[in-house]
Amino acid sequence: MEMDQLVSLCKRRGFLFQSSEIYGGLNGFWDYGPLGVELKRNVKEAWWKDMVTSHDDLDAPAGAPSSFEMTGLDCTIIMHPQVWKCSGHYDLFHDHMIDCRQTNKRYRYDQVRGRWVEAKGQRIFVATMVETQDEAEDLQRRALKHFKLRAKDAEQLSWDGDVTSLTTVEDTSVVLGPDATELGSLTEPREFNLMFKTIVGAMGTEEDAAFLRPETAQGIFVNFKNVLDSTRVKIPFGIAQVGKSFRNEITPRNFTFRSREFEQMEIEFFCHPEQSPAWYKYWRDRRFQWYVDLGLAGERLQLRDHDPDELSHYSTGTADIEYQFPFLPAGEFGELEGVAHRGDFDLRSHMEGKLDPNTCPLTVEVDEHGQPRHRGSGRDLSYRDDESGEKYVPHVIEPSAGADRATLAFLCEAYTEDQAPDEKGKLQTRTVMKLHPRLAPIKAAVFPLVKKDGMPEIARDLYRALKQHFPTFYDEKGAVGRRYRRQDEAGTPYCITIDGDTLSDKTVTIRDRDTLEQWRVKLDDVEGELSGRLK
RNA sequence: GCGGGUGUAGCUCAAUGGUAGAGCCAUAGCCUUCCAAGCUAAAGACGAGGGUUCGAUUCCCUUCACCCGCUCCA
Repeated sequence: MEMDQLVSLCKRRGFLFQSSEIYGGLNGFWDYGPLGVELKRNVKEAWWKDMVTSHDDLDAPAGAPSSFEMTGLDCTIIMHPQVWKCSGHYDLFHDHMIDCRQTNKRYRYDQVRGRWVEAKGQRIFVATMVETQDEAEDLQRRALKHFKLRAKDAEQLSWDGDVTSLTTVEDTSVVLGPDATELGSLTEPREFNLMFKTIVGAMGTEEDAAFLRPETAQGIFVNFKNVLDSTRVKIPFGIAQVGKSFRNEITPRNFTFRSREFEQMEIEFFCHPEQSPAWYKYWRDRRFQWYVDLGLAGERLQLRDHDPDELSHYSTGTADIEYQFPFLPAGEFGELEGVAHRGDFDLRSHMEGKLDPNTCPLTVEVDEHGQPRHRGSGRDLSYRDDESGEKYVPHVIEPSAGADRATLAFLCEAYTEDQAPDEKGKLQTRTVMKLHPRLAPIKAAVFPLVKKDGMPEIARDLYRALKQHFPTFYDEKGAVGRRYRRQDEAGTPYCITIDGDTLSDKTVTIRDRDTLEQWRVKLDDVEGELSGRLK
């Protein structure tokens, strides 16, 4: 399937529009149309129902270490700025980037390393981005090339000091960029604000700056104690939240995959440290299965465990649930959801102050005066087990899913073209969205076969009755074949047709979107028949 | 942010320095007893801004958006 075909169908049928389209659009923002809003709502409602409201907290589900409770939360998009300082987003999201004018490559300022070297009376800083083990070789090779020296003349290079960060270099005109052959091709570092900044208060100044949340998770952490104190929940338990988040992506691209305004479905699951590895495994497998059950069953979906060197060292495991989107290069997958073991990093950061993720054991990051770089709340966010008397900071398993990405994956997976015979028996290409019935925006369409002989009256009554139970569409215009095809493109799983026989025996046909099969059902049994099939 | 490409009707495409045609869809009507039939009618577009010109959809500049590559992906 070509991505443009899906994009075109999404616009044509009202799944997705570009934001502010009449003004030329806005990069990284997308609107859901009449069909899209139903689809995305169904994705979110399926998640909420499966994870929260229908959860059985009395018995341990299959694969779970024990029974557990689930509860929900809906917190604000704008929070106290200190939340983002302690979470690490403030520092991390203020990356400085440098560009290379010669090669047009871009680097994260703090990731570029290099070493001072002098030869032939010139002192330069050779920068590199290669892996640490190949660093020395790359530096020497490029230094020799710059000074037009042969390998056997390597002793003419006078190295000064160890490999160090580019951030220690003040004069960029003597820097040889990581991929450059000319000196001074790097720009000055430029700041990229990956969090959306806003002002709280009508007279707001820079001191009133706040941020739109880049993830919903922090709202759960900062409400951890409130939930504990108000609900009688006991560990292990999870708090779920669905909501908008905002990230000023440098390059929004690939339809809705990387949007600047997007919606997340996140769970923070709190458990005893000793049990956390078992819970991590449970959530990782369960979340993967959720996508499988909703139709992403093929080889295009995968569960990928992060390599140890991809992990934050305080995490004992992270897995991505990934989908092979059609816009990605062959063999590449895009992330739908990350399931992360986060240890006690988050709760402790909000207690003690921002932790330095590079320390082990974790300690609070300090500034040049030895004070916490970002001070925590000072509140005790530890948990006391009333039965054992044990007090500890819970560990956290975080299944964090993208609602828009999941919706997009379901759309991609559903898009199908097959051959169906037309009126004359000739094969025609049929475009059909094979969405899971739980996700389909419209569950059923009701047609009178022809617009006469009392068929519309019966059809309208059935339409009104079905509409009380699930989204139903009514259409009496034109040829019935055309009406079927229209519903195929919208992903409607069932079409009910009132025909001549209905008038005499009170039965109708139900037509299956995927198989094109039809069978007759008593008029009074239609609702029950469909409800059973829509689960 | 850089380099390349693309923007004409809801969709897919034409043509043109003298204000644009078609197919499909959608709308109304006729006809139709199960998979995009047919007939009739009406409707609908040069991404935005500026410049050159008597006149710009066409040439030039700027901008916005989309696609590809680089970069980024917390």
